Formats: sequence, C-alpha cells, structure tokens
Amino acid sequence: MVGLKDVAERAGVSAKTVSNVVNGYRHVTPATRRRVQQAIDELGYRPNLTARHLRAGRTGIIALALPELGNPYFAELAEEVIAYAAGRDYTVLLDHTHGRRDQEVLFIRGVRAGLIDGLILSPIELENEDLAARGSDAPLVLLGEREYEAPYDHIAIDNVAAARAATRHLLELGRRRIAFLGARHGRTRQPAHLRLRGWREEVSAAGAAAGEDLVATTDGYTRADGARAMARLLDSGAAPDAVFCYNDLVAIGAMRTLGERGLRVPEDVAVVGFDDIEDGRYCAATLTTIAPHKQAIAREAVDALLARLRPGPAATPESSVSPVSPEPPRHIRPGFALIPRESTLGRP
Amino acid sequence: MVGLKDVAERAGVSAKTVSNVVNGYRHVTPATRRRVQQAIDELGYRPNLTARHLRAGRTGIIALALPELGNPYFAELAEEVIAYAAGRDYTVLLDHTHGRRDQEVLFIRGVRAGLIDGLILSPIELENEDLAARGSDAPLVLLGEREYEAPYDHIAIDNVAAARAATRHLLELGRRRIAFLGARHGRTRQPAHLRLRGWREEVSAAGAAAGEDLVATTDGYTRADGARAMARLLDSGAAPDAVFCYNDLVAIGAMRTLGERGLRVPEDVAVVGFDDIEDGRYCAATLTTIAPHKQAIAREAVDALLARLRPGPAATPESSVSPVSPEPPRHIRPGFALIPRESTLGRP
DNA sequence: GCCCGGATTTCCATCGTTATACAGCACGGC
DNA sequence: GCCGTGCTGTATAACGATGGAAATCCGGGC
Repeated sequence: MVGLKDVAERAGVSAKTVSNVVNGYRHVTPATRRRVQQAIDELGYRPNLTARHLRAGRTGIIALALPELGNPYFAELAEEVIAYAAGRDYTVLLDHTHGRRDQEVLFIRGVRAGLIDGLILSPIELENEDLAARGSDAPLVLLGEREYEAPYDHIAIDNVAAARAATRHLLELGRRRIAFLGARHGRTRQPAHLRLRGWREEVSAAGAAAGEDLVATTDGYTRADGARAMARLLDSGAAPDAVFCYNDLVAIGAMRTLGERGLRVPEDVAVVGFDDIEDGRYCAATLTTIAPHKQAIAREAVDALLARLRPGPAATPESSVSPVSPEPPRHIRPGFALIPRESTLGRP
Repeated sequence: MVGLKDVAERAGVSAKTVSNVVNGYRHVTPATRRRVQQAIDELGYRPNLTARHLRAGRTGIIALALPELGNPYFAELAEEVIAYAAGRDYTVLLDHTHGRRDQEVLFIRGVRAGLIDGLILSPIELENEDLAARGSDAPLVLLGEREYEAPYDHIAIDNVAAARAATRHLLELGRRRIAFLGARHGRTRQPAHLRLRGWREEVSAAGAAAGEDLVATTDGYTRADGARAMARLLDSGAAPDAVFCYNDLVAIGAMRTLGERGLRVPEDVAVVGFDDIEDGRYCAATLTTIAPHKQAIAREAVDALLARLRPGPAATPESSVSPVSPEPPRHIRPGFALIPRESTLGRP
C-alpha cells in the first residue's frame, strides 16, 4: 500500500502538500506540483477511498435493494439507477432481498451502517411496523407498488390508473371475461393490491365479469408462477378471453401455457403484462404491456435520496440550533404508458 | 452519528471495552457486558464500517464488473456471485462496463482503490496491452470467453468444446447448413472467437457447409442484434436449416425474425443458443442451449479471488523476507451441458 | 537592512475503530 | 500478610486522508 506519506517522502514535501496536489488546491508552486506529480506517477499512488470516506463522514455510496436481479425489470431499473447516480457522483451498491421480509428488514435496519449514505428499497413483504421500528438514520426512499404510512419518500407510478388502462384496453377490444393473474394468496397485505383494484374497478364499471373465479393467485411473480397460474385458471373452467398479468414475467409464463394448450394469442386469449421488459418485445406474440417510465423512476428515486443527503440549501447558522423540521415525505408518480402489441392486437 | 465514545460514556467504561463487547471478546464481566449492551441498545449504536475498514486495511468488498445487467445471463450470474460471496463474508459491488474498452480499462486500473479488495471482470473489448499496463495491485480474476496472456486467474467453460457440442447436436439431427450468428465484425480480436472456432471445426469435420456465407456478424449480443442478423442472413439467400447463436439473446431475436418470416422452429430452422437464460425456457419453442454451470463459475471466481486475498496458508516467518513467488495464474474450466429443447427437437 | 503581506507549505488534530501494552484487582498458596 | 497469577479494563497509538492554524518564504516598500 503506497500512501500519501510515501509520496511525500519521495517528493521531499509534507503529506498535506501531496494531498493539496491531488485535490487540485490552488496555491501550489508549479515546480512543487510537478515534483509531487512525478512521485505520484512513479509510485503509482492512488488515494485510499476508505480513508477519505472516514474523514469526510460520507462515502458517496448509496444502496439499491431490489427483490431479484433475475427479473429483467429490476435489472433494467438497476442499470438506470446506477447510470444516473454515477452522473451525480454517487456509486450504487446493488443488493437483492429475494422479496423476503427478513432481508428487507435487515436493510432498513441499516446493514452497511456507515458504509452507505442512503438506501433505495423496493419492498415486497415489508410491513408498516417494520418501518416504524427502524433503527438506522440513513435516508431511505421507497420504490414500487407497496404503500406505507411511514414518513418516507415513495416513488411509484399510479398503479391503479395503469391497471385500469390495461383493463380498459382489453375491454375496448371487446373482451368480457378478463382474468387477473398474480394476486398473492395468504397475505393480509396484498402486494398486488393496487393493480388488482384497478382491474376490479374497471371491469365492474364496464359491467364485465369480475368474479373471484377470474382472479388467479401466485406464490411469486416469475414466469413459472405465471405458467402454473394460467394452467390452474384454465383447468378451473373459468374460460377467460383475456388475462391481465401482474407483470411481464407472469404474462410470458401464461402465454407459454396458452401455447401448450393450443390456445392462440390474441385470437383466443389476449394478454397484457406490466413492466415493459425487453423480453416482451421478442415473444412469438409480442407482449402488450404497461411501460412505467423506468428512467424517470430511477431519476426521481436518486434525486429524492440525494435531496435528503445534501445539507440542504443554506441552513442559516442560527437555525442550526433548532433543527429545521425536515421536508415532509413526498409521493412521486412518474408516468407510464400502455404499449399495445401483438398479444392483444394480433400481427399486423 | 453515535459512536463508540458515546456508548462508552453512557456505560461508564472506555471505548475499547465497548469495542470488546461488540466483537464478542471473551474477558468481559457479564455485568459490564450487560451495561454496555444496554447503552448500545438505548443509543442505537451501529459500528461504523468505514472506520473498521480503514483500521483493518481491508473492506471485505469485491467488485464484479459485467458488461450488462440487462442481459439475463449476467444478471443471473451476478446473483450467484453475490450469494456465494455473502456466504464467505464478502460484499459484492456490482458494476457494468457496457462492454466498452475504456470502461474496462478504468476498472482494471483500479477505480475504487482501497474501497475494494479485489475485482472480478468479464471483459469484452479489453486488450492484452491494457492488462500489461495495469496500475492497480488489487487481485483480479477474469471471467468469460476472452483469453489473455496476462498472468491472471481466468474462469471460463471450454467454449470450443461447448460450441462443438451444440453444432454436433444439430448435425446429429440431420442439419447440414448450420449458420453461426454473432461473430463480431471489424475487430482484430474476435470476442466470439472460440465459439466460432468450435462451430467451424465441427461442421468441417462432418463435411457440412462451412462457408463464410453462413457466418452472420452482429454489433452486439442483444435480441435486436440477433433479429437483424437473422434477417440479413435470410435475405442473403444463405438458406440455413439451423442456426447456432452466440448466446440466447441473439437466438431469441433470431427466432422472432424466423417467426415473422413464416419459418417454423425447429421444422424449417433449428436454433441453438448459449447461456441457458430463464427466458429460453418460456419461448414459444423453448430454446435448446448450452448451459454453463453458472453456480460453479460464480464459486470458482470468488474462490480464486479470495485465495489471492487471504494471506495464504502459513507463510513461514523466515520466508517473509524473500517474498514467496505468487501462485501461478490458473485457468479454471467449470462444466457445461447441452440442454436440448423444442427449438431443435420440436414439441414432444 | 528590516518589516509587511500574500503565497506556499507544514504541523497538528481528527474521522471511528481496534491492536498493543499495561495497570488494577481479586484470589490463592506460602 | 506477601507475592505471583489470572482476569478485566484502560490509555495510547495507529489506519490514511484532510481541514485549519501556524510557520515559512519571498519580493517589495520604507
């Protein structure tokens, strides 16, 4: 490990002068600067980030905790967050919770205390009481469909409106028996709550079938879950002429099952997904879907977090005694779009 | 920020005693331990990782730099690496290079110096000279198809053998005009080098068509690249009866184009991919593919890296003067399997 | 020749934690 | 009653970098 001291010794100056050179401090003689720079190059010195972080009291690292990277939606979102954060000079530490409550609790409790400046979490099974009992004081931003009463910024598209738009699209195509795929069973808090509500509101308003026989539950939100749920739904005799799926993965699984059963998409059953993952654009029948504005979500999430990290605009000296009441939590709703493709329209 | 000192003061002991309690040091009176623990709980103290890292001279963080998270192969691999590293008490800092040489160079040069203990990199465009000019001294493990002359551990399946297995599978099905999809054009070093060679060796050995008209180039390895390349190949009149694709994404793109052109998979054109990503199992025709043993790759990569991090087994005191020559770089070849599915066999 | 003021560089303390060395103390054997 | 002998707990010094005060240097004005 070559440190400031080594460079300083070699250049015949003090450690602080080397530090000044490294940080582009103005008042350094060109001659000194040159000598120091040469020593730096010769020794291959690189400032130790850990030490800097300790000194600075911050690390410039934010954590992003998502359920699964295997879900392309989250992988794509992660890329956006990483890219945007990098532009704001922050490094992202990516983690996954497997959608498990204990993992989620761990994160909000503050694993990595002192290592990360803040956390963006997309919870699945987290509960209100977990947030209330939170120990860590690092800023936290929540992402995704789940809604909480705790005072944290929350970024999510309007899931009810999106679900209604998807359902309406199917209704407008003349479908009357629209199934919902991806309710979670055995839970008091329903992760799919809002999308399910949107579906229910819209079919009810249209006077279409809204029976519970058209709601299929899943254990998770993977392709396999979608395939199984679709099979169960068909076996139950519910005979849907369309399915609105919790997400694209579930939809892709459902389409696979439909294909195996000899049912055509969209002629026999139209399918709508949610997330607009890349895969959906290359299915045999490209997938109609709700496209949340991922870039906006990433941007808003990072901005919201950073807003709570930065000292805030000009805290006047006297106000530092009586702490300014923090900004109230904000609920930000990035946009979304319905993207009609072959799974509802057929091939042009 | 509540630190050891605050806890110490509250418990009426020294900071070191608190540290001892936190770290489970044996010789602490139960009474003292209790008092300290209570102070910890009351203040909600969490040890500052940055300070620990500085003190320890290591962070327990390793970086994993992959081309794209949007490619499910890398997302799935990342999950494996993160999980396995976690089991070995290491945190993974995930990064992506977009397969760009400048990014890759940045990483091996040692961005994050001092913050990470080592790096696992899956390079795409990195060159030998970049590795030779490497500045950082943090251990580095290379992943993936590209081969280098630099002295670093390298983890990759036997790509030639895998490509031959895939091609042989197609030959055994009676296909004679097997195209290769995903050569990279305009590059001296061909990323797809080994897979292309495997294809060439196998078709030549079988006396099947091996002309350059059956080799389609791509700019990248995405679904879109695959779709475009397939279209070009068909337009060229090459009339393949099978395609072996650089990876599953390219294969999925190719299948989409085949579908649009009214060609059936596998009846008219059989398709084989590479990577065994989840998507392939849910295509209209499930995708035959080469499945690299991802878990083994992740395990070997992490193990190889950690082996160079840990002090090494019992460096005898006298040998510490004359530095032991480091272990020679190892080339590790995890296994792979050909997984035949509908894209070559048809639906059972 | 001496002093002044700004530019340049150095010294010291500090971020939060832990390793090392040592100081207090109770207990038992003589 | 004295002195080792184990335990406990404390004081101090790092880890590597940087902010701020203090010290030094330099040329110019008197």
